[in-house]
Amino acid sequence: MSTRDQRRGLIWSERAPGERKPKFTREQIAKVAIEIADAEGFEAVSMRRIADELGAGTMTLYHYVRTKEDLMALMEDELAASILVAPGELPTEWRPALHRIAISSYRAFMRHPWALTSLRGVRVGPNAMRHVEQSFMAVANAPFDQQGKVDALGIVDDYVFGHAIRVAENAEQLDGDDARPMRAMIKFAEQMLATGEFPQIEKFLGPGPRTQAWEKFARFMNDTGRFLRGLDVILDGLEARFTQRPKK
Amino acid sequence: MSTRDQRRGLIWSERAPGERKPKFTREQIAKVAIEIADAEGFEAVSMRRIADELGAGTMTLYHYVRTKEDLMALMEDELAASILVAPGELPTEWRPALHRIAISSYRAFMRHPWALTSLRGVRVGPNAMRHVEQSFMAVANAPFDQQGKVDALGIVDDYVFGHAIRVAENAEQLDGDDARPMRAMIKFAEQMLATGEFPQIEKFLGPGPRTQAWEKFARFMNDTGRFLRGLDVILDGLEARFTQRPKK
DNA sequence: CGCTCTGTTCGTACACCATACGAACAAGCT
DNA sequence: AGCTTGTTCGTATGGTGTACGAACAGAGCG
Repeated sequence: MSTRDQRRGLIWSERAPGERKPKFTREQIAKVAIEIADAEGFEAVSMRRIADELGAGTMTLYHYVRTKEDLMALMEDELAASILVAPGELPTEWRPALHRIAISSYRAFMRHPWALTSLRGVRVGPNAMRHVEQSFMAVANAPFDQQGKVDALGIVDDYVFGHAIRVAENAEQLDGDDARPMRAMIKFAEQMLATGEFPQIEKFLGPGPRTQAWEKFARFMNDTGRFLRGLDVILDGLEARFTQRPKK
Repeated sequence: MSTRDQRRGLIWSERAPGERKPKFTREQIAKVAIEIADAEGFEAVSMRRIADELGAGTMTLYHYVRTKEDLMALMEDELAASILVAPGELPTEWRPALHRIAISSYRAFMRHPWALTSLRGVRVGPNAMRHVEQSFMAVANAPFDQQGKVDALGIVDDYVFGHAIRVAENAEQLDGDDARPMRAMIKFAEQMLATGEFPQIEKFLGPGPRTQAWEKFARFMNDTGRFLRGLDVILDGLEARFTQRPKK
Protein backbone atom coordinates (compact mmCIF):
# COMPACT_ATOMS: atom_id res chain seq x y z
CA MET A 1 0.00 0.00 0.00
CA SER A 2 1.55 3.31 -1.05
CA THR A 3 1.81 6.26 1.31
CA ARG A 4 -0.69 8.40 -0.46
CA ASP A 5 -3.39 5.95 0.55
CA GLN A 6 -2.60 6.30 4.24
CA ARG A 7 -5.24 8.84 5.15
CA ARG A 8 -8.03 7.09 3.32
CA GLY A 9 -10.35 4.59 4.90
CA LEU A 10 -11.42 1.27 3.55
CA ILE A 11 -12.81 1.41 0.05
CA TRP A 12 -16.28 0.57 1.38
CA SER A 13 -16.48 3.62 3.55
CA GLU A 14 -15.39 5.97 0.80
CA ARG A 15 -17.78 7.77 -1.43
CA ALA A 16 -17.62 6.44 -4.97
CA PRO A 17 -16.15 8.94 -7.41
CA GLY A 18 -18.53 11.06 -9.37
CA GLU A 19 -21.05 11.08 -6.58
CA ARG A 20 -21.73 14.50 -5.24
CA LYS A 21 -22.30 14.67 -1.54
CA PRO A 22 -25.74 16.04 -0.73
CA LYS A 23 -25.98 18.81 1.82
CA PHE A 24 -28.30 16.92 4.16
CA THR A 25 -29.17 13.38 5.13
CA ARG A 26 -32.50 11.68 5.63
CA GLU A 27 -31.65 11.00 9.22
CA GLN A 28 -30.86 14.65 9.78
CA ILE A 29 -34.15 15.70 8.25
CA ALA A 30 -36.11 13.18 10.31
CA LYS A 31 -34.39 14.33 13.48
CA VAL A 32 -35.25 17.96 12.83
CA ALA A 33 -38.85 17.00 12.15
CA ILE A 34 -38.99 15.09 15.44
CA GLU A 35 -37.52 18.04 17.29
CA ILE A 36 -40.19 20.33 15.91
CA ALA A 37 -42.92 17.87 16.87
CA ASP A 38 -41.51 17.48 20.37
CA ALA A 39 -41.28 21.21 20.88
CA GLU A 40 -44.40 22.51 19.20
CA GLY A 41 -46.59 19.53 18.52
CA PHE A 42 -46.99 17.43 15.46
CA GLU A 43 -49.23 19.85 13.61
CA ALA A 44 -46.32 22.32 13.51
CA VAL A 45 -44.36 19.93 11.32
CA SER A 46 -44.67 21.10 7.73
CA MET A 47 -42.32 20.81 4.81
CA ARG A 48 -41.77 24.57 4.87
CA ARG A 49 -41.06 24.54 8.60
CA ILE A 50 -38.54 21.71 8.38
CA ALA A 51 -36.77 23.33 5.46
CA ASP A 52 -36.59 26.65 7.29
CA GLU A 53 -35.11 24.92 10.32
CA LEU A 54 -32.45 23.40 8.09
CA GLY A 55 -31.82 26.65 6.25
CA ALA A 56 -32.89 25.08 2.99
CA GLY A 57 -35.54 25.74 0.38
CA THR A 58 -38.78 23.88 0.85
CA MET A 59 -38.48 21.85 -2.32
CA THR A 60 -35.02 20.69 -1.38
CA LEU A 61 -36.63 18.17 0.94
CA TYR A 62 -38.23 16.47 -2.02
CA HIS A 63 -34.85 15.38 -3.20
CA TYR A 64 -34.54 13.23 -0.10
CA VAL A 65 -38.12 12.14 0.16
CA ARG A 66 -40.86 11.49 -2.37
CA THR A 67 -43.76 12.68 -0.24
CA LYS A 68 -44.44 13.92 3.26
CA GLU A 69 -45.76 10.45 3.96
CA ASP A 70 -42.27 9.12 3.32
CA LEU A 71 -40.83 11.68 5.66
CA MET A 72 -43.18 10.51 8.36
CA ALA A 73 -42.02 6.96 7.77
CA LEU A 74 -38.48 8.19 8.40
CA MET A 75 -39.59 9.85 11.62
CA GLU A 76 -41.30 6.67 12.67
CA ASP A 77 -38.28 4.50 12.08
CA GLU A 78 -36.08 6.99 13.86
CA LEU A 79 -38.32 6.60 16.90
CA ALA A 80 -38.39 2.83 16.46
CA ALA A 81 -34.65 2.90 17.07
CA SER A 82 -35.26 4.26 20.54
CA ILE A 83 -37.45 1.36 21.60
CA LEU A 84 -34.69 -1.15 20.90
CA VAL A 85 -33.22 -2.79 23.95
CA ALA A 86 -29.45 -2.52 24.04
CA PRO A 87 -27.94 -5.77 22.78
CA GLY A 88 -26.83 -7.93 25.71
CA GLU A 89 -29.41 -6.36 27.98
CA LEU A 90 -32.17 -8.65 26.80
CA PRO A 91 -32.88 -11.35 29.41
CA THR A 92 -32.90 -14.94 28.20
CA GLU A 93 -36.06 -15.90 30.07
CA TRP A 94 -39.10 -15.05 28.01
CA ARG A 95 -41.05 -13.31 30.74
CA PRO A 96 -38.45 -10.78 31.85
CA ALA A 97 -37.45 -10.32 28.24
CA LEU A 98 -40.97 -9.40 27.17
CA HIS A 99 -41.26 -7.21 30.23
CA ARG A 100 -38.10 -5.38 29.31
CA ILE A 101 -39.18 -4.76 25.73
CA ALA A 102 -42.59 -3.60 26.82
CA ILE A 103 -41.16 -1.06 29.25
CA SER A 104 -38.70 0.18 26.69
CA SER A 105 -41.50 0.73 24.20
CA TYR A 106 -43.69 2.38 26.78
CA ARG A 107 -40.95 4.85 27.70
CA ALA A 108 -40.28 5.76 24.09
CA PHE A 109 -43.96 6.37 23.49
CA MET A 110 -44.22 8.56 26.56
CA ARG A 111 -41.34 10.64 25.31
CA HIS A 112 -43.02 11.38 21.99
CA PRO A 113 -46.75 11.22 22.66
CA TRP A 114 -47.66 12.89 19.38
CA ALA A 115 -46.14 10.00 17.46
CA LEU A 116 -48.80 7.62 18.68
CA THR A 117 -51.68 9.52 17.19
CA SER A 118 -50.02 11.15 14.22
CA LEU A 119 -47.76 8.55 12.68
CA ARG A 120 -49.87 5.82 11.23
CA GLY A 121 -47.81 2.69 11.24
CA VAL A 122 -47.18 -0.39 9.13
CA ARG A 123 -44.24 1.24 7.43
CA VAL A 124 -41.72 -1.26 8.68
CA GLY A 125 -38.32 0.30 8.45
CA PRO A 126 -34.95 -1.15 9.43
CA ASN A 127 -35.34 -0.30 13.10
CA ALA A 128 -38.89 -1.62 13.23
CA MET A 129 -37.54 -4.87 11.84
CA ARG A 130 -34.88 -4.94 14.51
CA HIS A 131 -37.64 -4.56 17.06
CA VAL A 132 -39.45 -7.54 15.58
CA GLU A 133 -36.24 -9.55 15.58
CA GLN A 134 -35.69 -8.65 19.22
CA SER A 135 -39.24 -9.67 20.07
CA PHE A 136 -38.82 -13.07 18.44
CA MET A 137 -35.58 -13.40 20.34
CA ALA A 138 -37.42 -12.74 23.58
CA VAL A 139 -39.77 -15.70 23.12
CA ALA A 140 -37.26 -17.95 21.40
CA ASN A 141 -36.87 -20.11 24.50
CA ALA A 142 -40.46 -19.81 25.67
CA PRO A 143 -42.40 -23.06 26.00
CA PHE A 144 -45.00 -21.98 23.45
CA ASP A 145 -45.60 -23.42 20.03
CA GLN A 146 -45.13 -21.29 16.92
CA GLN A 147 -48.60 -19.75 17.09
CA GLY A 148 -48.34 -19.23 20.82
CA LYS A 149 -45.16 -17.23 20.38
CA VAL A 150 -46.65 -14.89 17.84
CA ASP A 151 -49.79 -14.60 19.95
CA ALA A 152 -47.76 -13.68 23.00
CA LEU A 153 -45.84 -10.99 21.14
CA GLY A 154 -49.00 -9.61 19.63
CA ILE A 155 -50.85 -9.43 22.92
CA VAL A 156 -48.08 -7.60 24.70
CA ASP A 157 -47.46 -5.23 21.80
CA ASP A 158 -51.15 -4.50 21.40
CA TYR A 159 -51.54 -3.78 25.08
CA VAL A 160 -48.51 -1.54 25.26
CA PHE A 161 -49.53 0.38 22.19
CA GLY A 162 -53.16 0.70 23.21
CA HIS A 163 -52.26 1.80 26.70
CA ALA A 164 -49.68 4.29 25.53
CA ILE A 165 -51.95 5.88 23.00
CA ARG A 166 -54.72 6.41 25.50
CA VAL A 167 -52.41 7.77 28.15
CA ALA A 168 -50.79 10.07 25.61
CA GLU A 169 -54.13 11.47 24.56
CA ASN A 170 -55.06 11.97 28.17
CA ALA A 171 -51.78 13.62 29.05
CA GLU A 172 -52.21 16.14 26.27
CA GLN A 173 -55.19 17.57 28.11
CA LEU A 174 -53.96 16.90 31.61
CA ASP A 175 -50.55 18.50 31.35
CA GLY A 176 -51.44 21.29 29.01
CA ASP A 177 -50.81 24.71 30.48
CA ASP A 178 -54.39 25.55 29.65
CA ALA A 179 -56.69 24.05 32.27
CA ARG A 180 -59.88 25.05 30.50
CA PRO A 181 -60.39 21.92 28.40
CA MET A 182 -60.17 19.82 31.54
CA ARG A 183 -62.63 22.04 33.37
CA ALA A 184 -64.99 21.99 30.43
CA MET A 185 -64.89 18.21 30.37
CA ILE A 186 -65.61 17.95 34.07
CA LYS A 187 -68.48 20.37 33.75
CA PHE A 188 -69.96 18.35 30.93
CA ALA A 189 -69.52 15.09 32.82
CA GLU A 190 -71.28 16.55 35.83
CA GLN A 191 -74.17 17.62 33.64
CA MET A 192 -74.46 14.12 32.31
CA LEU A 193 -74.30 12.61 35.77
CA ALA A 194 -77.11 14.92 36.86
CA THR A 195 -79.44 13.10 34.49
CA GLY A 196 -79.19 10.02 36.72
CA GLU A 197 -78.37 7.89 33.72
CA PHE A 198 -75.02 6.89 35.16
CA PRO A 199 -75.46 5.25 38.57
CA GLN A 200 -72.33 3.10 38.29
CA ILE A 201 -70.07 6.03 37.53
CA GLU A 202 -71.65 8.00 40.36
CA LYS A 203 -71.15 5.12 42.75
CA PHE A 204 -67.53 4.92 41.72
CA LEU A 205 -66.87 8.62 42.19
CA GLY A 206 -68.64 8.68 45.51
CA PRO A 207 -70.97 11.36 46.82
CA GLY A 208 -70.32 14.94 47.73
CA PRO A 209 -68.26 17.59 45.95
CA ARG A 210 -66.11 15.83 43.41
CA THR A 211 -64.18 18.69 41.92
CA GLN A 212 -60.90 16.99 42.78
CA ALA A 213 -62.14 13.45 42.41
CA TRP A 214 -62.13 13.96 38.66
CA GLU A 215 -58.57 15.10 38.38
CA LYS A 216 -57.48 12.38 40.78
CA PHE A 217 -59.21 9.90 38.53
CA ALA A 218 -57.52 11.28 35.44
CA ARG A 219 -54.11 11.13 37.12
CA PHE A 220 -54.77 7.58 38.20
CA MET A 221 -55.54 6.60 34.63
CA ASN A 222 -52.12 7.89 33.62
CA ASP A 223 -50.22 6.33 36.48
CA THR A 224 -47.28 4.22 35.38
CA GLY A 225 -48.25 1.75 38.08
CA ARG A 226 -51.43 1.01 36.23
CA PHE A 227 -49.44 0.15 33.13
CA LEU A 228 -47.15 -2.18 35.06
CA ARG A 229 -50.02 -3.93 36.83
CA GLY A 230 -51.71 -4.52 33.50
CA LEU A 231 -48.52 -5.85 32.02
CA ASP A 232 -48.17 -8.31 34.89
CA VAL A 233 -51.75 -9.46 34.50
CA ILE A 234 -51.10 -10.19 30.84
CA LEU A 235 -47.85 -12.01 31.51
CA ASP A 236 -49.66 -13.99 34.21
CA GLY A 237 -52.24 -14.94 31.64
CA LEU A 238 -49.60 -16.06 29.18
CA GLU A 239 -47.81 -18.09 31.83
CA ALA A 240 -51.06 -19.69 32.98
CA ARG A 241 -51.94 -20.62 29.42
CA PHE A 242 -48.73 -22.60 29.28
CA THR A 243 -48.82 -24.33 32.63
CA GLN A 244 -52.47 -25.26 32.36
CA ARG A 245 -52.40 -26.87 28.92
CA PRO A 246 -48.86 -27.44 27.75
CA LYS A 247 -49.91 -28.97 24.42
CA LYS A 248 -52.82 -26.66 23.68
CA MET B 1 -107.73 20.65 27.74
CA SER B 2 -109.32 22.49 24.84
CA THR B 3 -109.70 20.96 21.40
CA ARG B 4 -107.23 23.20 19.70
CA ASP B 5 -104.50 21.57 21.76
CA GLN B 6 -105.38 18.07 20.51
CA ARG B 7 -102.82 17.81 17.76
CA ARG B 8 -99.95 19.04 19.86
CA GLY B 9 -97.61 16.80 21.78
CA LEU B 10 -96.38 17.20 25.28
CA ILE B 11 -94.85 20.55 25.99
CA TRP B 12 -91.42 18.94 26.35
CA SER B 13 -91.37 17.64 22.85
CA GLU B 14 -92.42 20.92 21.31
CA ARG B 15 -90.00 23.49 20.10
CA ALA B 16 -90.02 26.56 22.30
CA PRO B 17 -91.51 29.61 20.57
CA GLY B 18 -89.13 31.99 18.93
CA GLU B 19 -86.71 29.24 18.05
CA ARG B 20 -86.24 28.77 14.37
CA LYS B 21 -85.63 25.26 13.24
CA PRO B 22 -82.24 24.88 11.60
CA LYS B 23 -82.05 23.05 8.30
CA PHE B 24 -79.62 20.40 9.55
CA THR B 25 -78.68 18.68 12.75
CA ARG B 26 -75.31 17.89 14.25
CA GLU B 27 -76.11 14.22 14.09
CA GLN B 28 -76.93 14.48 10.42
CA ILE B 29 -73.68 16.28 9.70
CA ALA B 30 -71.66 13.74 11.65
CA LYS B 31 -73.36 10.88 9.82
CA VAL B 32 -72.57 12.36 6.43
CA ALA B 33 -68.97 12.85 7.47
CA ILE B 34 -68.75 9.23 8.57
CA GLU B 35 -70.25 8.08 5.28
CA ILE B 36 -67.63 10.00 3.35
CA ALA B 37 -64.85 8.55 5.47
CA ASP B 38 -66.22 5.02 5.06
CA ALA B 39 -66.50 5.40 1.31
CA GLU B 40 -63.41 7.38 0.40
CA GLY B 41 -61.18 7.37 3.44
CA PHE B 42 -60.79 9.88 6.20
CA GLU B 43 -58.63 12.27 4.23
CA ALA B 44 -61.56 12.88 1.89
CA VAL B 45 -63.51 14.44 4.75
CA SER B 46 -63.27 18.19 4.42
CA MET B 47 -65.67 20.93 5.39
CA ARG B 48 -66.29 21.69 1.73
CA ARG B 49 -66.94 18.05 0.94
CA ILE B 50 -69.40 17.59 3.79
CA ALA B 51 -71.22 20.78 2.90
CA ASP B 52 -71.44 19.77 -0.75
CA GLU B 53 -72.85 16.41 0.25
CA LEU B 54 -75.53 18.18 2.29
CA GLY B 55 -76.24 20.69 -0.45
CA ALA B 56 -75.19 23.53 1.81
CA GLY B 57 -72.59 26.26 1.74
CA THR B 58 -69.31 25.44 3.38
CA MET B 59 -69.63 28.06 6.07
CA THR B 60 -73.06 26.80 7.04
CA LEU B 61 -71.36 24.01 8.94
CA TYR B 62 -69.78 26.53 11.25
CA HIS B 63 -73.15 27.36 12.64
CA TYR B 64 -73.38 23.84 14.01
CA VAL B 65 -69.77 23.41 14.97
CA ARG B 66 -67.06 25.76 16.16
CA THR B 67 -64.17 24.01 14.45
CA LYS B 68 -63.45 20.91 12.44
CA GLU B 69 -62.05 19.46 15.63
CA ASP B 70 -65.53 19.71 17.13
CA LEU B 71 -66.98 17.98 14.12
CA MET B 72 -64.58 15.13 14.60
CA ALA B 73 -65.70 14.86 18.19
CA LEU B 74 -69.24 14.47 16.90
CA MET B 75 -68.12 11.74 14.53
CA GLU B 76 -66.35 10.02 17.36
CA ASP B 77 -69.33 10.03 19.64
CA GLU B 78 -71.55 8.84 16.83
CA LEU B 79 -69.28 5.83 16.49
CA ALA B 80 -69.17 5.39 20.25
CA ALA B 81 -72.89 4.75 20.07
CA SER B 82 -72.27 1.71 17.92
CA ILE B 83 -70.03 0.03 20.47
CA LEU B 84 -72.75 0.09 23.12
CA VAL B 85 -74.15 -3.30 24.02
CA ALA B 86 -77.94 -3.37 23.79
CA PRO B 87 -79.41 -2.92 27.27
CA GLY B 88 -80.44 -6.28 28.70
CA GLU B 89 -77.87 -8.10 26.62
CA LEU B 90 -75.08 -7.42 29.07
CA PRO B 91 -74.29 -10.57 31.09
CA THR B 92 -74.22 -10.22 34.86
CA GLU B 93 -71.03 -12.21 35.33
CA TRP B 94 -68.02 -9.94 34.95
CA ARG B 95 -66.06 -12.17 32.60
CA PRO B 96 -68.69 -12.72 29.91
CA ALA B 97 -69.75 -9.10 30.31
CA LEU B 98 -66.25 -7.79 29.62
CA HIS B 99 -65.95 -10.27 26.78
CA ARG B 100 -69.18 -9.00 25.26
CA ILE B 101 -68.15 -5.36 25.45
CA ALA B 102 -64.72 -6.11 24.02
CA ILE B 103 -66.18 -7.90 21.03
CA SER B 104 -68.70 -5.17 20.43
CA SER B 105 -65.94 -2.57 20.44
CA TYR B 106 -63.74 -4.67 18.21
CA ARG B 107 -66.51 -5.03 15.63
CA ALA B 108 -67.24 -1.33 15.59
CA PHE B 109 -63.56 -0.55 15.08
CA MET B 110 -63.31 -3.02 12.24
CA ARG B 111 -66.23 -1.36 10.52
CA HIS B 112 -64.60 2.06 10.58
CA PRO B 113 -60.86 1.44 10.54
CA TRP B 114 -60.02 5.02 9.66
CA ALA B 115 -61.52 6.19 12.94
CA LEU B 116 -58.79 4.50 14.93
CA THR B 117 -55.98 6.43 13.40
CA SER B 118 -57.70 9.66 12.52
CA LEU B 119 -59.93 10.54 15.43
CA ARG B 120 -57.78 11.40 18.38
CA GLY B 121 -59.78 10.60 21.47
CA VAL B 122 -60.43 11.90 24.96
CA ARG B 123 -63.40 13.90 23.80
CA VAL B 124 -65.87 12.06 25.95
CA GLY B 125 -69.31 12.61 24.53
CA PRO B 126 -72.63 11.25 25.76
CA ASN B 127 -72.21 7.89 24.09
CA ALA B 128 -68.65 7.52 25.29
CA MET B 129 -69.97 8.09 28.81
CA ARG B 130 -72.59 5.44 28.28
CA HIS B 131 -69.80 3.09 27.28
CA VAL B 132 -67.96 3.87 30.49
CA GLU B 133 -71.14 3.34 32.50
CA GLN B 134 -71.66 0.02 30.79
CA SER B 135 -68.09 -0.98 31.53
CA PHE B 136 -68.45 -0.20 35.22
CA MET B 137 -71.67 -2.17 35.16
CA ALA B 138 -69.79 -5.14 33.74
CA VAL B 139 -67.40 -5.33 36.68
CA ALA B 140 -69.90 -4.24 39.32
CA ASN B 141 -70.20 -7.75 40.70
CA ALA B 142 -66.60 -8.76 40.11
CA PRO B 143 -64.59 -9.79 43.16
CA PHE B 144 -62.05 -7.01 42.66
CA ASP B 145 -61.48 -4.00 44.83
CA GLN B 146 -62.02 -0.50 43.48
CA GLN B 147 -58.59 -0.25 41.90
CA GLY B 148 -58.80 -3.76 40.54
CA LYS B 149 -62.02 -2.93 38.74
CA VAL B 150 -60.62 0.11 37.02
CA ASP B 151 -57.45 -1.82 36.22
CA ALA B 152 -59.46 -4.61 34.65
CA LEU B 153 -61.44 -2.22 32.50
CA GLY B 154 -58.33 -0.37 31.44
CA ILE B 155 -56.42 -3.50 30.51
CA VAL B 156 -59.21 -4.85 28.34
CA ASP B 157 -59.89 -1.49 26.71
CA ASP B 158 -56.21 -0.90 26.05
CA TYR B 159 -55.78 -4.30 24.49
CA VAL B 160 -58.86 -4.00 22.31
CA PHE B 161 -57.89 -0.56 21.12
CA GLY B 162 -54.27 -1.45 20.53
CA HIS B 163 -55.16 -4.60 18.67
CA ALA B 164 -57.80 -2.92 16.55
CA ILE B 165 -55.57 -0.06 15.55
CA ARG B 166 -52.81 -2.34 14.39
CA VAL B 167 -55.13 -4.64 12.50
CA ALA B 168 -56.81 -1.66 10.88
CA GLU B 169 -53.50 -0.27 9.70
CA ASN B 170 -52.54 -3.64 8.38
CA ALA B 171 -55.84 -4.17 6.61
CA GLU B 172 -55.47 -0.88 4.80
CA GLN B 173 -52.49 -2.28 2.95
CA LEU B 174 -53.67 -5.86 2.82
CA ASP B 175 -57.10 -5.29 1.35
CA GLY B 176 -56.28 -2.35 -0.84
CA ASP B 177 -56.93 -2.99 -4.51
CA ASP B 178 -53.38 -1.93 -5.15
CA ALA B 179 -51.03 -4.78 -4.33
CA ARG B 180 -47.88 -2.77 -4.93
CA PRO B 181 -47.35 -1.43 -1.39
CA MET B 182 -47.49 -4.97 -0.08
CA ARG B 183 -45.05 -6.22 -2.70
CA ALA B 184 -42.72 -3.33 -1.99
CA MET B 185 -42.77 -4.14 1.70
CA ILE B 186 -41.99 -7.78 1.10
CA LYS B 187 -39.17 -6.86 -1.23
CA PHE B 188 -37.67 -4.57 1.37
CA ALA B 189 -38.05 -7.17 4.10
CA GLU B 190 -36.27 -9.74 1.97
CA GLN B 191 -33.43 -7.31 1.38
CA MET B 192 -33.11 -6.81 5.11
CA LEU B 193 -33.19 -10.52 5.77
CA ALA B 194 -30.41 -11.00 3.24
CA THR B 195 -28.08 -9.08 5.53
CA GLY B 196 -28.24 -11.96 7.99
CA GLU B 197 -29.07 -9.56 10.79
CA PHE B 198 -32.39 -11.25 11.48
CA PRO B 199 -31.88 -14.93 12.27
CA GLN B 200 -34.97 -15.22 14.49
CA ILE B 201 -37.28 -13.84 11.83
CA GLU B 202 -35.70 -16.10 9.24
CA LYS B 203 -36.12 -19.08 11.50
CA PHE B 204 -39.75 -18.21 11.99
CA LEU B 205 -40.46 -17.81 8.28
CA GLY B 206 -38.64 -21.01 7.43
CA PRO B 207 -36.34 -21.64 4.48
CA GLY B 208 -37.05 -21.73 0.78
CA PRO B 209 -39.15 -19.41 -1.33
CA ARG B 210 -41.32 -17.39 1.01
CA THR B 211 -43.32 -15.33 -1.42
CA GLN B 212 -46.56 -16.61 0.06
CA ALA B 213 -45.28 -17.03 3.60
CA TRP B 214 -45.35 -13.26 3.95
CA GLU B 215 -48.94 -12.82 2.96
CA LYS B 216 -49.94 -15.80 5.06
CA PHE B 217 -48.19 -14.15 7.95
CA ALA B 218 -49.97 -10.84 7.35
CA ARG B 219 -53.34 -12.58 7.17
CA PHE B 220 -52.61 -14.43 10.35
CA MET B 221 -51.87 -11.17 12.10
CA ASN B 222 -55.33 -9.95 11.14
CA ASP B 223 -57.16 -13.12 12.04
CA THR B 224 -60.08 -12.58 14.39
CA GLY B 225 -59.06 -15.76 16.17
CA ARG B 226 -55.86 -14.10 17.26
CA PHE B 227 -57.88 -11.29 18.83
CA LEU B 228 -60.10 -13.73 20.69
CA ARG B 229 -57.19 -15.80 21.96
CA GLY B 230 -55.51 -12.68 23.29
CA LEU B 231 -58.72 -11.59 24.95
CA ASP B 232 -58.98 -14.95 26.69
CA VAL B 233 -55.40 -14.77 27.86
CA ILE B 234 -56.08 -11.39 29.41
CA LEU B 235 -59.29 -12.52 31.08
CA ASP B 236 -57.42 -15.56 32.36
CA GLY B 237 -54.85 -13.25 33.84
CA LEU B 238 -57.50 -11.16 35.53
CA GLU B 239 -59.23 -14.21 36.92
CA ALA B 240 -55.95 -15.64 38.18
CA ARG B 241 -55.06 -12.39 39.89
CA PHE B 242 -58.24 -12.74 41.89
CA THR B 243 -58.10 -16.42 42.82
CA GLN B 244 -54.42 -16.30 43.75
CA ARG B 245 -54.54 -13.30 46.05
CA PRO B 246 -58.08 -12.37 46.93
CA LYS B 247 -57.03 -9.39 49.04
CA LYS B 248 -54.66 -7.58 46.68
C1' DC C 1 -7.73 26.54 -16.58
C1' DG C 2 -12.34 26.30 -18.63
C1' DC C 3 -16.03 23.10 -20.38
C1' DT C 4 -19.59 19.90 -19.73
C1' DC C 5 -22.46 16.87 -17.31
C1' DT C 6 -25.57 16.00 -13.93
C1' DG C 7 -26.84 15.66 -9.15
C1' DT C 8 -28.69 18.98 -6.15
C1' DT C 9 -31.03 23.13 -4.84
C1' DC C 10 -34.97 25.95 -4.77
C1' DG C 11 -38.45 29.91 -6.76
C1' DT C 12 -42.83 29.98 -8.58
C1' DA C 13 -47.38 28.33 -9.15
C1' DC C 14 -51.48 25.64 -8.24
C1' DA C 15 -55.03 23.36 -5.95
C1' DC C 16 -56.75 22.51 -1.70
C1' DC C 17 -57.47 23.25 3.15
C1' DA C 18 -59.79 25.56 7.63
C1' DT C 19 -61.92 29.46 8.84
C1' DA C 20 -62.68 35.02 9.95
C1' DC C 21 -65.79 38.40 8.54
C1' DG C 22 -69.80 40.27 7.33
C1' DA C 23 -73.57 40.53 4.04
C1' DA C 24 -77.86 38.33 2.58
C1' DC C 25 -81.77 35.71 3.57
C1' DA C 26 -86.05 34.04 5.63
C1' DA C 27 -88.86 32.25 9.56
C1' DG C 28 -91.53 33.46 13.19
C1' DC C 29 -93.33 37.10 15.91
C1' DT C 30 -96.15 41.34 16.73
C1' DA D 1 -96.68 44.25 6.62
C1' DG D 2 -92.69 45.02 9.11
C1' DC D 3 -89.17 43.74 12.30
C1' DT D 4 -85.93 40.82 14.65
C1' DT D 5 -82.71 37.65 14.68
C1' DG D 6 -81.33 32.97 13.92
C1' DT D 7 -79.47 30.90 9.95
C1' DT D 8 -77.16 30.65 5.56
C1' DC D 9 -73.28 31.34 2.72
C1' DG D 10 -69.87 34.34 -0.67
C1' DT D 11 -65.57 36.19 -0.34
C1' DA D 12 -61.00 36.51 1.26
C1' DT D 13 -56.80 35.18 3.92
C1' DG D 14 -53.08 32.60 5.19
C1' DG D 15 -51.87 28.10 5.56
C1' DT D 16 -50.77 23.37 3.36
C1' DG D 17 -48.36 19.58 0.01
C1' DT D 18 -46.16 19.31 -4.12
C1' DA D 19 -45.52 19.60 -9.72
C1' DC D 20 -42.59 21.89 -12.78
C1' DG D 21 -38.63 23.58 -14.46
C1' DA D 22 -34.94 26.87 -13.98
C1' DA D 23 -30.65 27.81 -11.58
C1' DC D 24 -26.63 26.36 -9.26
C1' DA D 25 -22.30 23.93 -8.19
C1' DG D 26 -19.12 19.96 -7.79
C1' DA D 27 -16.50 16.58 -10.18
C1' DG D 28 -14.10 14.76 -14.24
C1' DC D 29 -11.96 15.76 -18.46
C1' DG D 30 -9.27 18.09 -22.04
